[in-house]
Amino acid sequence: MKVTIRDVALKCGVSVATVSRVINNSDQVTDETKKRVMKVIDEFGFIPNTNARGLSTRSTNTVGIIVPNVSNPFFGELIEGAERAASENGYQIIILNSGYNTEKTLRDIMVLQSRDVDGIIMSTADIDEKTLDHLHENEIPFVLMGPIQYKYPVNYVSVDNMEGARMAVEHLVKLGHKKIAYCTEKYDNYLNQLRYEGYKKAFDSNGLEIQKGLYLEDSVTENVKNIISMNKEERPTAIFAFNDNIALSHMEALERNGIRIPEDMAVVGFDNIRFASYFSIQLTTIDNRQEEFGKKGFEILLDILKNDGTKTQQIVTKPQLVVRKSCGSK
Amino acid sequence: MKVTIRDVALKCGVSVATVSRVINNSDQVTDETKKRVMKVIDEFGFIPNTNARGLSTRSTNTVGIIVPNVSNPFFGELIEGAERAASENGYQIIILNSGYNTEKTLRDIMVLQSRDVDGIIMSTADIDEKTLDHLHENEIPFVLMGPIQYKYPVNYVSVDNMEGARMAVEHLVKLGHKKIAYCTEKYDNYLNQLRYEGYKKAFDSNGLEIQKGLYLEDSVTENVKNIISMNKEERPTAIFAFNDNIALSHMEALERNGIRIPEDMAVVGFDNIRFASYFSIQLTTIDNRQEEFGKKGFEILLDILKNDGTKTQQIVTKPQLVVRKSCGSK
DNA sequence: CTGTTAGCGCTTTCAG
DNA sequence: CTGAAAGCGCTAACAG
Repeated sequence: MKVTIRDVALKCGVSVATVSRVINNSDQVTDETKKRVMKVIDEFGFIPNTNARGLSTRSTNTVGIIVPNVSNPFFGELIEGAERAASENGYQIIILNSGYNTEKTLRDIMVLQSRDVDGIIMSTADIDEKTLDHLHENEIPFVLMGPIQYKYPVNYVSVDNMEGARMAVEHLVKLGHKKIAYCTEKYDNYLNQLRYEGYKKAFDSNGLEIQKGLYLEDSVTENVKNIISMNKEERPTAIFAFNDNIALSHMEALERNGIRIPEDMAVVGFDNIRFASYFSIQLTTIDNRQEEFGKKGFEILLDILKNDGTKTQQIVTKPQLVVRKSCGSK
Repeated sequence: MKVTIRDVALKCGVSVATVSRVINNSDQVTDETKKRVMKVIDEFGFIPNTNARGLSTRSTNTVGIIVPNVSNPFFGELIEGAERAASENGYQIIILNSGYNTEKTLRDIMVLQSRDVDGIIMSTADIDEKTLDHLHENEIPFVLMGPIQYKYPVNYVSVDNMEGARMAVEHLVKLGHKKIAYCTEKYDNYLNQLRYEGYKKAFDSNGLEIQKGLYLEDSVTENVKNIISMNKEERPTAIFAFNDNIALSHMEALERNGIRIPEDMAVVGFDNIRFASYFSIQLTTIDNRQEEFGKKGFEILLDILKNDGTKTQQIVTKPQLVVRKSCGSK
């Protein structure tokens, strides 16, 4: 049977209160009794029950983290960063997989609430107004990974997406490209909006016009079919992809159709996922360090928790262009 | 303030017991009162507290899952499978990242214990005798993902690693290779042992001798340096890698050194991670479906939980060879 | 069908 | 410095 605080109290001939004090490192216990209690705790292999503890303290030293897809390394890194930071601060994390489903996300939040988590870290990818409202109404401390628009200010950490996209496209322009496609996959969200803004900015600031028909938001297959069907005049010489995953699939499909990268088509992505640096891929991209963001996100949350954080924090980091071979430079 | 079962009881003019019955779907409540209570629950946005519930039922409907590295998609898939199966059965999972550290793994188990999880699913990669003993002594229901040797029988699900390795190497032999290196990275564990056995078996059954100096267990850089330094006589014409990750890094390092794949060197991996199928990689490998295993693992655990599972279950699936281009066949 | 009551394991006043 | 006792939110007999 499981050993409880009462068991060790009995064995030691002290009260449960005293045992509680020693496991909580209270200094109002004689070193002598402390030692005696510790010995029994060890001997019994006693592990204080976090749930019971949480019930009485209303704090579980646990934060929840919700991501759309754990098996996507992009989010894996986010989790890793958050987990490490949490662990270093004596916090544990509960990870939930929302599957890019806003309904599931809301349910996940409730699950987390029902477990008395102290706060929540979540990706912006699967969140909507309703969820935000719920968070707000229930006064749940949370921080978002990614940019967001909401009627109230919200804590978040994110790379400057617009600027990142601008830099990526600017890089292509500097290499002489004028017909640059924007490839995405039905991401009708704020993030896509921001990156598209950056894309446009690069054109504007270089006195260039965006050519018609180069905003491609179909499936990869469709997009590539589309590109191939264009004649030399229309066909883009470069692609800026919404993210690395999309860049990679386009590269794959293009090469299958005999279009060489970077000779026939320059490609730039966004995120700098690990595989982007793989030798036969060498994708030029914008760094978007999720691991660091996970860490930062937890730190903000911790700050809120400790200091009744009234002021919201919004951290936007400067993007970094990582030049590799897929854009043909160097 | 948070709303509790008492709040809704008061509001409804019923006892907490009745509310409890309603949220637990007991059929000993009039439809009428049930409806009335439900309405208030909704109105108040009442979410039953899982921890408190667990405290009194001694069951949290939660299972823990411990993997070495969440940001590795291999484990990500495992988690995904387990999470889905759990979720379908009304269970939640707590994911812990052990970082390939057996000490941390043991601590993680205690964390899970302190949270009253009903059982644990864990990867075999970061587990040792001491941990197994702890699990056993504390009578924690658990199932392992991967093969294991232990003094008592243990629940696990795994692909047949020996047979998988044998098939992989056999495939190379059939393609005419006689000098086949076994590349690994200081994995002095049971898993490596099994796969190495399979490697040997393939040689034996084909009446071939294993050449000396082809068991490479250094870093990738060292291994490749080693290979390059060999003269034509000694140099292997093919590599069987302990897993896909190792296969990929070797491929990368080899190509950097001007050795073409598969022309100059055939490569076969193990695991069939998602990226193995990527067009410019096309790694021949052994399928090792983690997602399915995660699901299966949860099901076994559930069976144990529901049926006081006295008999241990060991599921070993038949491996499948996935032929792509890296071995030069077809 | 419903209410009362005694815990689940732990923390936290309040006394002493 | 230590103990007794109330209570965290919920469930589960036991009565009625």
